[in-house]
Amino acid sequence: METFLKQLNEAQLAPTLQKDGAMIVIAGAGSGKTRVLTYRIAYLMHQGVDPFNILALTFTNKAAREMKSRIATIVGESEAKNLWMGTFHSVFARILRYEADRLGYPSNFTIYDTQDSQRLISSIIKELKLDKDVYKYKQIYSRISSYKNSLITVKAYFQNPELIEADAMARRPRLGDIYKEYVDRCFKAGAMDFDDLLLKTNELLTRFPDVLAKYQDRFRYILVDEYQDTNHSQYLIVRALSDRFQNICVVGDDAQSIYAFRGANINNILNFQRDYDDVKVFRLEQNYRSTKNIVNAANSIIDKNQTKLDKVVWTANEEGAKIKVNRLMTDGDEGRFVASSIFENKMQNQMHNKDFAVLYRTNAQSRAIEDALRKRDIPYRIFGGLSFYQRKEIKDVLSYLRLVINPADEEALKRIINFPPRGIGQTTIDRLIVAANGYDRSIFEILQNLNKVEINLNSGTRNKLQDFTTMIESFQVMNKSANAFELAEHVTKVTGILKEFNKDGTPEGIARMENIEELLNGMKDFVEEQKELADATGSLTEFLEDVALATDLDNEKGDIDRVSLMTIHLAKGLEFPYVYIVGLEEDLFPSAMSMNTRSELEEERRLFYVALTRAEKQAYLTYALSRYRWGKLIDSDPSRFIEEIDDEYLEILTPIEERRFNPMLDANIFGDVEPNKIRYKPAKTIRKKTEVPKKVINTPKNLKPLSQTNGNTNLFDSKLVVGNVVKHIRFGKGEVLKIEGKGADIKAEIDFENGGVKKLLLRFAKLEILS
DNA sequence: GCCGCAGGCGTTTTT
DNA sequence: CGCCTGCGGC
Repeated sequence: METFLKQLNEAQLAPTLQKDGAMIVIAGAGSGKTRVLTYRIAYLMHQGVDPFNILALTFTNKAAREMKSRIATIVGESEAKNLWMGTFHSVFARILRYEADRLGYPSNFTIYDTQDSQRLISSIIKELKLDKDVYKYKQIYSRISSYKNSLITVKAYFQNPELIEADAMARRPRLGDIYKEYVDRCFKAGAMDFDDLLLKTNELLTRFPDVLAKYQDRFRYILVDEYQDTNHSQYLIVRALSDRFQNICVVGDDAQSIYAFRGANINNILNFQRDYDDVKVFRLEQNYRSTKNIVNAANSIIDKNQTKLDKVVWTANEEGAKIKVNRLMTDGDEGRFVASSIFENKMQNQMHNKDFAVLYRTNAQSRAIEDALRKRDIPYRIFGGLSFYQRKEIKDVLSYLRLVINPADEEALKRIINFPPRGIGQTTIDRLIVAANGYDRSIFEILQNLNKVEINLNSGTRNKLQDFTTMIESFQVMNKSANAFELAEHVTKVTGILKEFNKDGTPEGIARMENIEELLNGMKDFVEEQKELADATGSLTEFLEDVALATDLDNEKGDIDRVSLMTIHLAKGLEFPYVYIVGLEEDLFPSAMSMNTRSELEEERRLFYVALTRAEKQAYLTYALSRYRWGKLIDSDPSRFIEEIDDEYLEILTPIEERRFNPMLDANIFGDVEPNKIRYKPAKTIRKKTEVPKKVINTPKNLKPLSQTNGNTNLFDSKLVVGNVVKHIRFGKGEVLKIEGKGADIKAEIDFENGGVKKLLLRFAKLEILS
């Protein structure tokens, strides 16, 4: 143990050795907080604390696994395996299964994912005959979700006139009714959504003092990672559980709070000292991850935020290279730039693919990057987006399995009762739902008692329903003796799912078959692993739970040498030598949806901070002047975040290669200018349009508009004539070119009318020449 | 009840 | 652009 502790610096050692009481570790990016958590747990055990009494809540299950295995190397495998570690959702799902009967739930309850929940809400809106344009299911879902995260139950909702009023004002007076029906239907289906896993845990701990006492006694030492991202529901759970022993250690960084949209409350970390007596505060401010340049640049960004804790992150690392900023014409160019840059860095610096990450604000941005990487044969891996388990064919197979475990599972049943097609249509399903609601039973119970209930169905339909019911029942019988893999394999054959995807022979169908095979392989591995675990119970249930709560990161096979593509949110906690942050454009990053209030914008800024601090050696920032969105080319301005970094940390580049037109290089008609000496600077006047008065002038002699490019209103081609030289150049709208030194100073914007160039506006583009 | 097609709408971010 | 929904012909 002692030798391990030597790996910690003084600041890290203090919280590690603090055994009892409430403590908060405010840990800057890259300051080794995972290391502190790991060693602190190991140290607790070394001091004689039983691992059964330690609960550690992490942000991903992968983080929990990694920490656990590191602890195992210190204290030994057999000890470490008794630790309770995992995400809030997975730890409390497990507890809820033990205690389910208290809440009237079956212990094998289903976990509805977002899609299941949204489909159910959508169906309820239809059943209540509400206008789907007013009651948009996604909005209703997020509303209900935020109620649950604030512990506003249906009952609490109806007792709160302000909430009812607010929804009525928003022209959605029936929201409470939808909420109530949704909750009832989930309960009847034996299903919990993601938010329920926290809400019901709270209910469990509040309603049953003996249960609370049991878990308080059990979890004598509680550690929470990424505390800045806990929501109110999670906060209350932690408070309740830690109330007796008050041995609570939370670790977090307010500067990295990026989950307000799902209810994370930054005040949880800002107010921690008020919540417990005699709180010890520790700060980890030395960054071990990044170069001075990156750390300082990141600091200069976060300085712009008003809401923050007092903390100065610094590093003893080398100065490092400046952050490279590059402007591209289109998102396609951006992808090509990233791909060539990765290629060159690999060559020049002997790096591996896995040393690179491309980070973006929205999942949709991955496509352009993927295309470029594929063309260059650079292997990559995408995290997030549509995960494997959310794919249609996978969810179909899983739905059969869910139904076997929990026949009340309404969403699973509706998904597969007629897939593959077996002649059971929407009308029949609607009638079944009506009957189920009428008898207050699940749909499957109605199916099992078709002849005893009043329902209008012809004999042909009855037979089809009977066949379906018998088939599911036969799976249930098989489940008693077969393992998860054997059952799943049987199901895919008997139901005809495999055939269904095989029959058309399209590449798409084949891909889906392969996905199902991959799922089966995964289940086989799972079964094998389960055999080795002593405490493994009903394996199919556990498999389905893993699947429901798995994040993409959890499934990472670490040894594969690939470039990582992911959203910035997913990148939290990770680090890479080279990081490309792409799409730095106004309305994209910061997102157009997040610029209404200062606090929203500050969260975007923290997100940018998170992105930049992922980089160890080198960061790249890129943006495109126009980008495909919804199938249309939309023009964009550089993100304000680029300007917010102090200039001294930046190196402004020209595009490297694969360009079609490069105004900066093409503008080198003034002669004698080395391309790499031409610098681009985003001008602040771009957004502050009032600063520069708009003045219409005649087309300057030396800048003659040529033509508009294929209906693309964001780029235009021009002929630039200087002296005897004629050059074709392509401008982006609103572009500012700065070539320093003497020479022409041209500011121009082209105004299009009826597909042609009407006039030049003296304002936007600026050409200067480097001396 | 099934299938194909037109049209509409949407993108923050995730457990 | 791509997914989902709704509608109409079979």
